[in-house]
Amino acid sequence: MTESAQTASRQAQKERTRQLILDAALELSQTQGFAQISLRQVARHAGIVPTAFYRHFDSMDELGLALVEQSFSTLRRMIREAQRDPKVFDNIIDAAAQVLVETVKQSKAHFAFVARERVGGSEAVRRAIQHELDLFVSELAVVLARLPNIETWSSDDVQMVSRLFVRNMVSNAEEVVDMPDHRPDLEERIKEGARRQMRLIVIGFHDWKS
Amino acid sequence: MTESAQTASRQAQKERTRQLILDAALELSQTQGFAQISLRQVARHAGIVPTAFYRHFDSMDELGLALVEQSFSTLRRMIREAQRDPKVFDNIIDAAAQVLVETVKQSKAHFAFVARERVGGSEAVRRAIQHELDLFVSELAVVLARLPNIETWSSDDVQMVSRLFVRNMVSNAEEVVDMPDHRPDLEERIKEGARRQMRLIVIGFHDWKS
DNA sequence: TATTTGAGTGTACGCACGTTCACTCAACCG
DNA sequence: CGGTTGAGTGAACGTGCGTACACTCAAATA
Repeated sequence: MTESAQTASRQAQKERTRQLILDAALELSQTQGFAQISLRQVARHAGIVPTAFYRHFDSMDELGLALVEQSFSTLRRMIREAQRDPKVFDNIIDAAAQVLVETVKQSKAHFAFVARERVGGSEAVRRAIQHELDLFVSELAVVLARLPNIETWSSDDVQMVSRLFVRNMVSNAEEVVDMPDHRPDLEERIKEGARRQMRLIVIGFHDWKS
Repeated sequence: MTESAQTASRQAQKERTRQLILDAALELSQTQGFAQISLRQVARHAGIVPTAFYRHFDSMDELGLALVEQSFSTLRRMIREAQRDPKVFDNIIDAAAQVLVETVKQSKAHFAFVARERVGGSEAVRRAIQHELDLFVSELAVVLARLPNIETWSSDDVQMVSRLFVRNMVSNAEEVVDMPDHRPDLEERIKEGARRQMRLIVIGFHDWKS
């Protein structure tokens, strides 16, 4: 009998259930926000009994932290893939806007989770997200520092501009998350807005401190 | 006997209790977020019995909407006052950064409420806040449109730049809210960051579409 | 002054919650 | 193969919740 979950090593099965819990929590978060869903709701939605939850996470807070980790690793993977696309060298702004919207659309649930819990979540979850975003700002600053025009800036300035970009990325991601499905007009509008904002900032680069 | 709440017209007393409820909810929101506090917690903190809550609000959602209204009317009043300050004409950017930080510090609770519930709140509360912010963007756009350099822009461009400012205002307000009390160094840092961001955007203005 | 009104009380309800505990039974391992 | 391990079960608990209902008693009104 080649039943799906029938023949599975013990740890593989455990991993599968763990993922079911993560998926359930992510889906439930979309309508009500992670901070207001209950352990029992998650268990019910994952098809397990409430007590079984504890075999995988000590508390809802730990589940939240695991979701933060998963969300950011998804984001990093997507950015790494996007960087391999040759189009980004032609027009970095249009490419960035395109990648932003596409990436967020593709894993809406993760972005919605981060956007919401960044400010609305529990203390622990908020701190974890803030930490990841700070890391992100620093990573971007390294990339920016290598661009022409910027290589002479003070590292403080570069850090500031990096924060500006990440902040706008988060805001735009929020907009895409709130966007109803299948509305290419709205999507184009957000993309155009992101493009303009980036152009504005980049023009500011040019004359900065001159 | 000139007891405080002893002699009070009926509606004045009702108004006072209503305000006690609003204050209680606002204070409790600071630690846990409005979306996760209960009707009973609010009543307890306001010094009334849970059922008395219903004499003032039909539900926690209605209380949330009342808090949104109160928060934004506070904000508008402060901006109106700030506009009367002659210093804003000397250096609009430094003044804006100063006003932003001072205003947020002064009514931290209201800003914290808006910043959190904007994304983490219930559907109804989120929509109300988004609506108020949209109004704000439009109001600011009218002010901006009268500035030199900008009067020739398309209204779409002005709207975009207005969104950029409001978005950054929200982000900076978030930072001030998260700031621990009595840390003038951090405060100065945020102010300096806000100043730089605004300068960058303004420099962008200058060369826009040229 | 006699009557009405309505803000605030106190009890009681059914419900969902997080967590406990003793349990089953299949995969694992010596 | 026989004993051990541990993911998942199911019943039970105490707690806090939102809300209903009948109430009090002072201010408002006629």
